[in-house]
Amino acid sequence: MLHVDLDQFIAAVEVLRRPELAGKPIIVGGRGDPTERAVVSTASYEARAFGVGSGMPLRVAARKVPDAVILPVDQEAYLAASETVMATLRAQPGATVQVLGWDEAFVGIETEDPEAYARRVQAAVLERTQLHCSVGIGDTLVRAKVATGFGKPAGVFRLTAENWLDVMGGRPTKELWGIGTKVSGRLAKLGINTVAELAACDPQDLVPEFGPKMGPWYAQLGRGDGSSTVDDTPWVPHGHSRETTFQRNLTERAQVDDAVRQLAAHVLEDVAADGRPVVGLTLKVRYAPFVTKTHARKIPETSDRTEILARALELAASIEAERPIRLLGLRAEMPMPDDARKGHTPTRSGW
DNA sequence: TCTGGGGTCCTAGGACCC
DNA sequence: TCTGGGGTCCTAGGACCC
Repeated sequence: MLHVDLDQFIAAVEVLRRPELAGKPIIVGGRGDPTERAVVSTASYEARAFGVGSGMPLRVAARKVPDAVILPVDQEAYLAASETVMATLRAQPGATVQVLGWDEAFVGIETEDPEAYARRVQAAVLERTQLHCSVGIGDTLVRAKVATGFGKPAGVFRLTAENWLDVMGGRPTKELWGIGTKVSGRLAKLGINTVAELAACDPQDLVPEFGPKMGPWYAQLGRGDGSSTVDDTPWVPHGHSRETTFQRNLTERAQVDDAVRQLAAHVLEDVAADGRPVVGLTLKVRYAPFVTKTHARKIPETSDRTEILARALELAASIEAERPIRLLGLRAEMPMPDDARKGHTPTRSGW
């Protein structure tokens, strides 16, 4: 299968409507104001050369790149561009498309010459959208996904059981999709630092540290093994959430209740659009300087706005009033069919 | 340097039941 | 007086991804 990933997607969409920005260091984040609390969504390659990356505080990024063009996030524009890209992928002969995000998808195909097919996909996307993408070819989803990184920008790369260890074996485990800083650190304590070491370990040896599912799962990841099925069943969200970071911390109970009412209003809009009832609520609180706590409640199934708001305010009552708060989030959970959460293996982002 | 906003899934531990 | 063994459900929290 193929994994298709648009190159510097958000920055590229911005350049399309403002061609004079081509070749400049572009940083997209927050409301485009580097004096506000916000982080970088995407930086163009020119800005990345200064050491700017997504997730970095906007203030820091602006300091690193004095000449940067800093733009606000415009989700609607990216979603529209994304939909055109995905429609183009679905129009390819024999393609099964599994969308992973705004700017990436798996494409399942049967072909004798995947490189040629990948080049045709790139040409089709470029023609329809003027956007460049990189393509990974793999015999599993994991290998295809990892391969794309070696194809950037605008290239094609193939990873299979054949060359997986040659290419990935010597690299740190953190470069695998699904292993981050924490897990790579815990693996290192077990003497596992590279992908080859992870691939060679006995999956059962990881169970005491990571549990019965994640332990064997990480071992499999090291080998690049796993599913090779591209699943195009439409995605059904488990819930809807909204969160806000306050430019100034909240310190009064009344401010907190107000903020929860506003969040609830947004979430209720999402819920109304979704059409399903609500069966649970989660309130997320980030206290200053940086401690996050969550409060979750199952609630009797309801679509009644007043009822949901009342439950949200009940949850808000459990917030520690004396600590300054910098972020609040509210999430509504929807009922899921039973088979959606019974006995399946880890499927982050639908692997 | 000081950390967004939207998601997914797994695990631990307590409550409760037989 | 001390306390099994199995199960389910719920809440909180951790980790990861785009």
